[in-house]
Amino acid sequence: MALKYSRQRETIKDFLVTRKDHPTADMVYMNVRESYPNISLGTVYRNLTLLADIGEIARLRVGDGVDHFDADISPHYHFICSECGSVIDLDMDSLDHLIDTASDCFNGQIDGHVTYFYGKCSNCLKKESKGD
Amino acid sequence: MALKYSRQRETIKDFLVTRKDHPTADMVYMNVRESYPNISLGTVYRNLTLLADIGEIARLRVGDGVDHFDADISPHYHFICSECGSVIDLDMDSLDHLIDTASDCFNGQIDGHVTYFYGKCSNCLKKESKGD
DNA sequence: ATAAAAAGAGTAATTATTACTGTTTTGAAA
DNA sequence: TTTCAAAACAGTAATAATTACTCTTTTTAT
Repeated sequence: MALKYSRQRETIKDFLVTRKDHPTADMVYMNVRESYPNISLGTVYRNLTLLADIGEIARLRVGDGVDHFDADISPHYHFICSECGSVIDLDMDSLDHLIDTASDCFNGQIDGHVTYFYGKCSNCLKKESKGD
Repeated sequence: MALKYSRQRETIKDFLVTRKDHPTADMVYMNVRESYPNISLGTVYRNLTLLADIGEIARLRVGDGVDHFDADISPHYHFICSECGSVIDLDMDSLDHLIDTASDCFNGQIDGHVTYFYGKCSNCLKKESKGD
């Protein structure tokens, strides 16, 4: 099962790299289709899963029922706007010490943690203060 | 839209209260069906959503694609076993200071955070050390 | 008791995602 | 440079969790 090159996969990865908004599979599909008009949604899903499996991209499950994807695989946290659903990077230090804290009260093996923050993004706060 | 009593809802809540394993809608359905043989899955979903909306139970999205439900609404953290998928309570202090940390590097309003830990539960560790 | 609102049962529809099938592309070796 | 098996693709069908809809039953204020 050696990996073989595919233009579609390269295009998907290239697209993701340009984006900071953590697109869903469907958003990737709609955008990549502009350069590959008959790429299949299945191909998008397969390649996103493949890229995530080999660690070239990250799959984000932020609790909105849809998977988001991120070409930035450096450890970082995310904020999800409860209003508009946008997923925004947070530039804050890693909280790896949480694993130790959690390990102290658990008799299994803790390998990692997932944290995301929610609230209102600056855009939605702005809209709110204007009209409503 | 005043809330009216329903035996089905009471039964669902009562069942959840007895459980510490964070059942899914389907697990609730299968169990409640023993006392209400022709309760409908839709009724289970509707009531779980309703109870979560009024804050009587919590809906947990732990990233496995299925919603879990918890009658314990006190703030606490969860561990998810990567092996068997079980969701286990962690009795650790609340990490509310994380909100302040995150707020420092974000120009929107942060209302809360979701954190879960993953790894191997003691049961799966045990199995592993035996055979495999 | 009555009746409007709420809730239920049963079923259909939706949404995100995965699986399948037959065709095309890739790339290492002849 | 052809060859050919493995990998990837397009297109479509299937699955799984959840929500919506329709008509009937239950609840509860009057």
